[in-house]
Amino acid sequence: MIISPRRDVMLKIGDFSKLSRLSVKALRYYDQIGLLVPQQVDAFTGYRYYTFDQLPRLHRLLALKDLGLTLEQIGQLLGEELPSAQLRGMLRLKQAEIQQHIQEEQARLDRVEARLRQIELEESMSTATTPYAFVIKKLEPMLVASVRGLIPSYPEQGGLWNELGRAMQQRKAAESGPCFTIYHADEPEIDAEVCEPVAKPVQPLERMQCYQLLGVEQAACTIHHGPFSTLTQAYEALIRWINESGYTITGPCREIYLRTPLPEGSQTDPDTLTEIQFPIQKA
Amino acid sequence: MIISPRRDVMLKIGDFSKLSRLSVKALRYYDQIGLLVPQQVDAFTGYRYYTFDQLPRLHRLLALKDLGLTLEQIGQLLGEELPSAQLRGMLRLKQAEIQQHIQEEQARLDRVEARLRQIELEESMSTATTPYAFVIKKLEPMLVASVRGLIPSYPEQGGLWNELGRAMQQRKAAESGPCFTIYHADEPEIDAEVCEPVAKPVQPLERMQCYQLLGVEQAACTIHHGPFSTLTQAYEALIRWINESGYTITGPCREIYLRTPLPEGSQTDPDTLTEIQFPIQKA
DNA sequence: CTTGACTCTCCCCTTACGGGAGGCTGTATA
DNA sequence: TATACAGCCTCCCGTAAGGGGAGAGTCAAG
Repeated sequence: MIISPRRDVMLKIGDFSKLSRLSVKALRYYDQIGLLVPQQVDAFTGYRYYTFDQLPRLHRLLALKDLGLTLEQIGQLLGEELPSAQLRGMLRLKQAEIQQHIQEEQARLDRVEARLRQIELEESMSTATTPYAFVIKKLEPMLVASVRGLIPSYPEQGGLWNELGRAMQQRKAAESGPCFTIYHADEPEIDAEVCEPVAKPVQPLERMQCYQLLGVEQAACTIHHGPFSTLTQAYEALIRWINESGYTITGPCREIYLRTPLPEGSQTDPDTLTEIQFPIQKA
Repeated sequence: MIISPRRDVMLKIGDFSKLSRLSVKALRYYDQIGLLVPQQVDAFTGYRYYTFDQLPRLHRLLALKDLGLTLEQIGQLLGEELPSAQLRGMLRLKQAEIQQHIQEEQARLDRVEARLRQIELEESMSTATTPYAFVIKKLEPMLVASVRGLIPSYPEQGGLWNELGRAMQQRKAAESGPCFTIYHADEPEIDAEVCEPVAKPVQPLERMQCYQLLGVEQAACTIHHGPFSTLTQAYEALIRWINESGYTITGPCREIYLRTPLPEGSQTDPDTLTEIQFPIQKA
C-alpha cells in the first residue's frame, strides 16, 4: 500500500528548488536559456510548474555541471539522445583543460611562495632594498642597427655608441624606440653590442650592421630606477629571482635605456630608468 | 656619449602598449579605473600620453597581476607607500586561495576521469545500461513522522506504510513532501524506517514517532527511472561510482519515492521515479 | 592634400547567476 | 470571510577584465 500516488503533482518553483538544491534564480535562468523548461507555465500568472519527471534531467544536468562543463555544452549534451561519443570527447577536452589549469595555478602558487620568501628575506635583513618588480614577457623580433665589439668594462661603451651614432647620422637613419645593449659574454672580455631599433633597413657601414633581431619567447625583466652605478643591485635581484622561481637563463642579457642620464653626471643621475631582460626557460 | 637623451618623451598609447606588452584596451581600462593614468591627456583630442617614468609602476602592476591579485587589490597596494606588511597579508591570502582552488580542480579532474573510465567500461561491455547521473548534494534536516521495524525483504514494507498512514490519518497530519524509507541495516534482518516529511510536529502514536531528522553534509544521489524490480541496478551503479570516486559510505541509505507506482502492478510500473541517497565522505 | 594608420568615446557582449524594486497570487490564519 | 504574509512574476542592474565594433576625429608621411 502506498500512501500518496504522487502522480502528476505540479511543483511550484520553490518546491522544486528545495528538491533539487538549486536556487530559484538558477531555475529561472535555466528556463530562460532553455536548459530546463518547466513542464507547464500558467499563461495568466506566469507561474512555473515542474514535475518529478524533470528530476532525472536536472540530475544529469547537475552531474555534468559538477564536471565543469559550461551550461552551453550541457545543453548540447542533454539535447542529443545518448551522445556517449560526444560526451567522451567533451570530457577529454575538459580533462586536458583542467590539467593545464592546475599546472598554471601550481606555477602561480610557486611564484607567490617565492615572493613571500623574498619579502621575509628582505624584512629579516631589514635592508631597505628597492622593491623590484619582476615580470615575464615576450620580446618581439625587431629590426636593429648595431655595433658589436669588446670593451674593457661596462661603463666604457661610449666608443661603440659614438660609432653607431656617426654611422646612423651618415645614413640619415632614425631610431624608432629606446636603444639598448646586448651583452653576449663578459669573460675574458665583455662582448657588447649596442643597438638602435629602426623602422626601415639601414645600409651597413664599417662595423655598423642592420638585421632582424630574433624575438624571445620568455624574458624575465625588471626596471631599475637610479644611476648606472647602482645597476648591479638590479642584476643581483633579478638573477636571484630567476633562480628561486625555477627558471634558467638561456641567452644573452639586454639592457634597455628607457630614460638616459643627462650628459653631465651620466653615472649618477638619479632619474635614470633602465630595464634588464634575461631570456629564460622553465628549468 | 649617449645618442638620444630620451627625456620627457611622450608616448602615445600604441607605443606604450608595445613597450609594455599590454593591449590598448587594457591600458584604457586601467586609466578608467585609475590604476595607471597617463601622465598627460590632451584636453582637446583626448589622446593619452605616457612616459617612460610610468613603466616601473606598470611593471609592479604586472608582477602583482601575475600573482593572481585582482586589479582592485593591486590598486590598494600601488596606492600605498611600501606596504610590505599588507602585501604579505594579501599574498598569504592568495596562497591559501590558490591552494584550495588547486584542490578543487584536482577533485574535479578525478571526477572527470572516473566518468571517462565509466563510459569506456560501459562501451566495452556494450550493455546499454541506463545512463545514471550521480550528484553530490547536501541533505537539509527535516521534520518527519516515521515507523521503524524489521522486515523480511525490501518489497515487504507495506505493513510499515499502512501503520504510518493510519497513524497520520488519526492525527490528521499531512505530508509535506515525497515520502521515503531509511534502511538502517540489512542483516540479519532488514531494519527499515518509513518516513513522511511533515510541516508541523505530530503527536506520536503506537510505533509512529515524529522527530527532526538530521541533515547530511554530503550525499551521493541518483535517480532511478523504472519499476522497483530494477532498482538494484541503480544501487549497484551508485555504489560503484562512490567507490571509484574515492568516497566512503558513512550512514544509512535513503530511498525517496518521487513518483510512486499505481496501486495495480506496483512492482512493474515503468514510470516509477526513485531517488537513492547515500551519506558519504571523502575517503 | 590626401591617405592610411592611430586614436577617441560609446555601446554591447562575455558566465552564471545574485540583489532588489514593484507588483501579482495563493494560502493559512483570525 | 478578510487579511496578512509568503511566494511568485518580470524587469533592470551588477559582477572581472577587458574584447569587438561603430562612427568620428587626429597625426604623420608622401
